[in-house]
Amino acid sequence: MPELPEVETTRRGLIPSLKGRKILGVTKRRNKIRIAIPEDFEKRIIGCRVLSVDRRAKYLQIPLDSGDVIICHLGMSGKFTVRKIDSTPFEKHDHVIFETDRCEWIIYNDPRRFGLITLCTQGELAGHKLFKKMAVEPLGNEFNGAYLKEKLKIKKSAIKINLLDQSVVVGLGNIYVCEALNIALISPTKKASDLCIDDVERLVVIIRDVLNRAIEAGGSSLKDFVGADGDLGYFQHQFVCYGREGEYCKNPGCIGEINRINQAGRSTFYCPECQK
DNA sequence: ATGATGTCCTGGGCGC
DNA sequence: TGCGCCCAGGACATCA
Repeated sequence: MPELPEVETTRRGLIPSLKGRKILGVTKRRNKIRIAIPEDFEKRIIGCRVLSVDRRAKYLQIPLDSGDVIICHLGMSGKFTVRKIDSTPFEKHDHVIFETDRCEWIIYNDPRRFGLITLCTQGELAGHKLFKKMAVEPLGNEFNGAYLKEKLKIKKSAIKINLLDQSVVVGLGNIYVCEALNIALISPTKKASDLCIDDVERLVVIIRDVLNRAIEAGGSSLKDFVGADGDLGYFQHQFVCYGREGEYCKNPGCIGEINRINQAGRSTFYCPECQK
C-alpha cells in the first residue's frame, strides 16, 4: 500500500544508487507482474545510463540516456532493495533485478504482484495511457482550494471516493485520505459537491501537511515497508485514525471513537462524533 | 456520462 | 498443528 509518501521515499532512496549509473545487467525472474514486462526489456536497458529518478503520482519514472523511460508502480507490496553484488540467493518474490556499474543490485520485490514495471519512450510518456488522465500533484501549486472546489462541484459521490480518484488529485490512497478527513473534521460519506469552500480550503492544507509529514517520517504506511536504502521504516508516524477502530478519537475535545465502514469495497476509518 | 462492482495476488491473522 | 476463510488494496475492466 505504498502511497505518495512511500513512493517519494523510495525515489529519494534510489537516487544515490541509480542516478548517473550505467545499467550492466537486467534479470527478469518472471515475465509478468500485474502486466507483462516488455519482451525486449533487457535489450533496451542494458548499457544505458540512468539520467534521474522521477515520480509522477504513485509511479516512478526512470529516464535513460537512450530516450527510453522505465515506469514502475509499487502496487501495494512492491519495494526496492539495494545491495552489493554477492552470492546471496534471490528471494521468492524478487521479480526484476538491475545490476549497475557501482557493483550493486537494485532488486524489485513484490509478493502480491499488484505492481508493474514497463518501458516507453520519452516522447510517449506524456500521452501514455497510465498518465494521460491523471490530475495534478497534491504537493504542487496547482492543487489549491479553488481547483479542488471546481473538481468536486459536480460530484454526487462521497468525498472519500473522490479523493481516491486519480483524475481528481493523484497520489492519495486509503490511509492518507482517512487521516486527512479525520483531521479536517469532514465526514468521508459527505457528498463531495456539498463541501463548502472553507472545508475544501482546509482539506487542501491538511492533505499537504499529512503527506509532507509522512515523507519526513520516511514512509510509514506499511509496517514492513523497506526504503530503497534498505533501512527498515517502522511506523515512525502515528496514525490518528487509520486502523484504530474502536479506539478514542484524537481530535482535541472530541470524545467519540473511531468507526469502520465500507465505501466502494474499501474500509473507511472515521469518527462520527466530530467528522460532519 | 457516471457510478458501482469485480478482478488481479499473496501473506497474515483468525476461528475452529 | 493445521486447515480454510477472509482481508488488505491501486488501478483497470466491466457492467448498469
